[in-house]
Amino acid sequence: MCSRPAATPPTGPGRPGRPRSAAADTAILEATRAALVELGWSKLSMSDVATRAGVAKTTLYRRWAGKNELVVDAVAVLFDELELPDRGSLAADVEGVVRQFAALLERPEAKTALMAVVAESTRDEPLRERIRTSIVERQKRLVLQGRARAQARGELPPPAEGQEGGGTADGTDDLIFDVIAGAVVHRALVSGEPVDREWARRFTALLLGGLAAVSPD
Amino acid sequence: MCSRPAATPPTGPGRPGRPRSAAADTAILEATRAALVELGWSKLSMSDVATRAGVAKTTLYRRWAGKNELVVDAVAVLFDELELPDRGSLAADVEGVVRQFAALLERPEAKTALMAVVAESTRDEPLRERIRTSIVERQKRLVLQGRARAQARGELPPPAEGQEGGGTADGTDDLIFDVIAGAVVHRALVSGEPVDREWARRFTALLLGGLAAVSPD
Amino acid sequence: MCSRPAATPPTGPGRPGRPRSAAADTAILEATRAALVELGWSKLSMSDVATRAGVAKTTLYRRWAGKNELVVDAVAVLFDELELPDRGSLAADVEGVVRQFAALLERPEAKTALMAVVAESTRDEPLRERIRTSIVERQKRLVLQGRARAQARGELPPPAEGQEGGGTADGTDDLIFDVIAGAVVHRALVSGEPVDREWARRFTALLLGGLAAVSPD
Amino acid sequence: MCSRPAATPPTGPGRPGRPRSAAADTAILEATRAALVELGWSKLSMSDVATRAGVAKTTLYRRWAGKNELVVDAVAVLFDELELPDRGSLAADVEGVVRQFAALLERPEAKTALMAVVAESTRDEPLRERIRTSIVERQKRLVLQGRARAQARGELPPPAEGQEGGGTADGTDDLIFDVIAGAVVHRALVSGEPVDREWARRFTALLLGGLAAVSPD
DNA sequence: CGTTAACCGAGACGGTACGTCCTGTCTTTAG
DNA sequence: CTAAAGACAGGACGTACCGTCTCGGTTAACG
Repeated sequence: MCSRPAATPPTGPGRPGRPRSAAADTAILEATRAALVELGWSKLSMSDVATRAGVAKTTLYRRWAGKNELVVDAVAVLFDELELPDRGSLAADVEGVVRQFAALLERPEAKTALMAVVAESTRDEPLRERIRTSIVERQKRLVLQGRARAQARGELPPPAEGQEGGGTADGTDDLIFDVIAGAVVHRALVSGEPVDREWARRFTALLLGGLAAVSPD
Repeated sequence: MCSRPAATPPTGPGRPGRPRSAAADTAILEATRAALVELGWSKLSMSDVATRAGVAKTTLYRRWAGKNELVVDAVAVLFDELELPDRGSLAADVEGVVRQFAALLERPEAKTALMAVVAESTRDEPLRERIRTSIVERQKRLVLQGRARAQARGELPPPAEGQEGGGTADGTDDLIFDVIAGAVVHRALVSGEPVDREWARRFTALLLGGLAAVSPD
Repeated sequence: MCSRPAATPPTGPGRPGRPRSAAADTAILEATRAALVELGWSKLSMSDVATRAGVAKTTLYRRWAGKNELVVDAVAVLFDELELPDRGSLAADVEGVVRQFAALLERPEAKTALMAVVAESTRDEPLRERIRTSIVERQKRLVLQGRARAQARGELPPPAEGQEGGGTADGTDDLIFDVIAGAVVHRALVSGEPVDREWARRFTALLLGGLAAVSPD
Repeated sequence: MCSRPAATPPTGPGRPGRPRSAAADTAILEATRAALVELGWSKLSMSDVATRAGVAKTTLYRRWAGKNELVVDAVAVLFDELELPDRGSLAADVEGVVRQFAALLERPEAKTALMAVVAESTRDEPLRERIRTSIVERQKRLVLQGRARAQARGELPPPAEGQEGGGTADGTDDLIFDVIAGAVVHRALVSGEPVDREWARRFTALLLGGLAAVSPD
């Protein structure tokens, strides 16, 4: 829920030595987002971020292993803003999450950073894990929350025995998540078309129509 | 269909001076793919590619503006292999295209390059255009081809008047394409889960089920 | 005669607060000499010395202003060992001091440090003064002592009136000191040739022969 | 006689690739001398020299392995100016060379650099060799030249059989060189006293007086 | 059959960023 | 007040690529 640099040292109190500056952390992450907006991922440099944040390069490298890790943390906080207000029906909730996610992808710092770090993560397992916990899980939460709400409303059948705790064993949540997130990202970043109200409506219709076909059996 | 470096000079046969070496082109593109496999996108360097291809750096820059353009051309040929064998039903065809696209994404040169160039393209319109014509349209072709085949089979209603030439005005083709490509990419590269037969079957069911709900109007 | 860090505070016993650790001083100076032997002047770092001595960097800077001052103190103690045993004649005494000084210059900590601090002192007057009192005067003492002994033996004319206290007003002591120290250092460090018995013998002959020519007037 | 960076590549004329810029060489060496005057040895940095010379750091490192080698070449040219005008007598010639060498040591770029590179050379054999050929031999030449001239005048006995070509087998030249150079350097840089006419006169008297004592046998 | 113009390899060039190291200061807890 | 620990701003290090340039030397089509 909170964005912590997740660096190695125990950070416990009573530890010897000068403690790390919390102000530096926030200054760095803000500077990173600002640099992403101005320069984009590939022209963002650690030196530049350090200068913007009024911080020494050492201070960056003490906390993050490199550009990838830093950027993941910098954009992760954007995903904390994602929420799922109850709009009264499953369809409205899906449309809401689609529009909300699309709005996030419109922000230039997210647009340039997200695909880039995912691309890097294809050759860097720890980075992939970091992305998963910092970003992907934050999104997926909305899907789970939406399903639970629809089940409470009676729009979807109640959870099977033994799965009250969360996930479904059959991977339908995963499938739905991949379809929603994938379609929105593809529309926004690859096709380069706007995710407007009309598209969201049609996409939601397709998804919910399909859901009826796939899940009952 | 064929991969042409698309550099500026007219390439006309009646041009004076020594013509460009065609062997160099293929050597460079092969070297680029090899370097992508070995090093991944971010550690691939023009110098390295030049060395691998036994070519001077000048020769690279005479043909491509930079790393992005070179890599797009290098991976674009992979998409020429995509085909849509007639498997007898719309469902089977969709499953086929899903599996085929997933297989492509398993190849390390594609995995590391695709998301990276898309990320770059968020701040580089000419690059986005190049990606669209070299890669995205090649994929989309399969969707159009599949729809036409299903319409021929009678699984889908025939095209409306005036749209025999290709696209539908309502954007359903685009929607379907974003859903298929997006979901597969997200499953493979973000969630990091395999696109196996079972997943393809369930995804196809969802898609075709939804299609019935969205298109009949 | 003894090596004191010569830092500012009065060191009085009735002073408040925790007194400085004397053990730290010696540990630091030993660590400095060890680092000089291993790494040489230019690769020696304050951080490294602190680590070797098991001491915090702060403790170093509390006592010495920087690398230069620390190294001067660290090698100064080596010059305390210089002595001038009475070998019975002026020539033998000169040979003795030449060999002894040469032996000192063979020690790796002295070899790498001496020229370096002198080089630094060309742009740092306080450092030059520190070198003079800590090192140069210690060497010069031997020259004065040798002259006095030779005068006592009658090998040299007795001191003129009014100069019993030490130096001669005409600067002959300075000249001799520059010639002896300069020649030995140049032979050892610049020419890179050994200061062996034969060279010492020939040098002494030259010096004493010249002394007869320059001083009698 | 001329100062060449003495870098590895053969510099042959029919060599492939763009040739090295001669202008860069001279700009770099001049910038190095200027930086030595302004900042002194220890605060001189490769980055700064590059900036002053309007040259990339790479260009420096292509030609010189590091600060030491660069500085040796930069100050070596100063020693090309050393000459031994015929002043009519051996004593006058010695005084001349002493004053000339002292004048060189007064120049701030030489003062700060000479001892420093010699200090570094105590742990770096190739550097010592470079200093020997670039600097020391240039000085020693004057001693040999002075001896030959004195022999021609009849002030010194003619060279023994078989040594017409240059050096004497007994090392007297070396001894004299170490005494002259060592004494002047020590006076100027360690004692910090001026090498004035009076000191030069007294030193010459000592040297020549001693020479009579050491060489006749 | 020689011009000629564009090609090719090689590699130096001015830059920028990298990630590491060290400096000298500051801030914490402990004695 | 000192000590150990360690974070801090700053800056140099030496390396790697970037994209451009300047060379000597091909290699075709044109005249």
